[in-house]
Amino acid sequence: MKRQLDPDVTLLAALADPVRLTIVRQLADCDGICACDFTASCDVSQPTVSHHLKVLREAGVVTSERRGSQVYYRLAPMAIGRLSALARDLVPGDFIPAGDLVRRSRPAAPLSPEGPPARA
Amino acid sequence: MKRQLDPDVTLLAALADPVRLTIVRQLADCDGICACDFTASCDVSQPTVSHHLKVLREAGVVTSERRGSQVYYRLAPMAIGRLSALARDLVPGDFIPAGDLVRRSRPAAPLSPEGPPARA
DNA sequence: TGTCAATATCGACGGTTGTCGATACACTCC
DNA sequence: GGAGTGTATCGACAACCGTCGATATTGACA
Repeated sequence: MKRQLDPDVTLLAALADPVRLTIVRQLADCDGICACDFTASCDVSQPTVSHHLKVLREAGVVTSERRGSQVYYRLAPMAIGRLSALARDLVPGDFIPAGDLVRRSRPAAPLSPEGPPARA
Repeated sequence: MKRQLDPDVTLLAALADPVRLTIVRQLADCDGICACDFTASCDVSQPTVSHHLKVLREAGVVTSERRGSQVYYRLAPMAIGRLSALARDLVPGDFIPAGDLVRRSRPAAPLSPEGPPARA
């Protein structure tokens, strides 16, 4: 696979994994979840969860916040917004309604990825 | 990567490729495109285009129709609908408005994948 | 039937990804 | 400081994916 230049491809690829989609769905249901909880619910090892969280972070899908020795994750609203926009743009035969001329937003600007969680 | 049991993961994975997303976007702009046109616009070889079209077909993202010696592809509205539903379900802190109790549609039923294009 | 054009399949190859155990790092509490 | 807990990184490995050239298949047409 080549370098993902298209940020939408990066976004879709970040979501196109069972473990990561499980994580994202949990975050959609209950925002602000400790990393340790994913290890329990995803049935994979702790390094694997950490790896997937990193992929989601670098794709701009989640943000992280360190609280003491734990790290809490939440969804990045912009990422979900872009997914919605992508779905909207893929509706066949759509048209541009008056007063909404900013549709068809590709190419999209890259989401700002996060680095590793900052220390407290 | 494991077997993709979750149809949403299959859908996302089908879209998470630069060539395939290019194809899908072209189909969104102009429904009913001949396979040969993708070979020209995607800058990859004909077997590669055919491979990607097969992936999209098996994921239920596109449908195909043979016309003579050519095969025309179009978007499957259900796939785009499901992508929209997925995006909706991922909005954090959303709630279920009255009269719309069919939200949160996971687990989703698998999209019916297509076989190879039927002969005329 | 033979030829040509369009498309699908096959086989192979290199790069990427998901996974884990081991280990390092960060923070809290004693 | 030292022990304990939670998280990230490293190194390695197997499996998967995207790509292509070669070839098979399908349909149109003479």
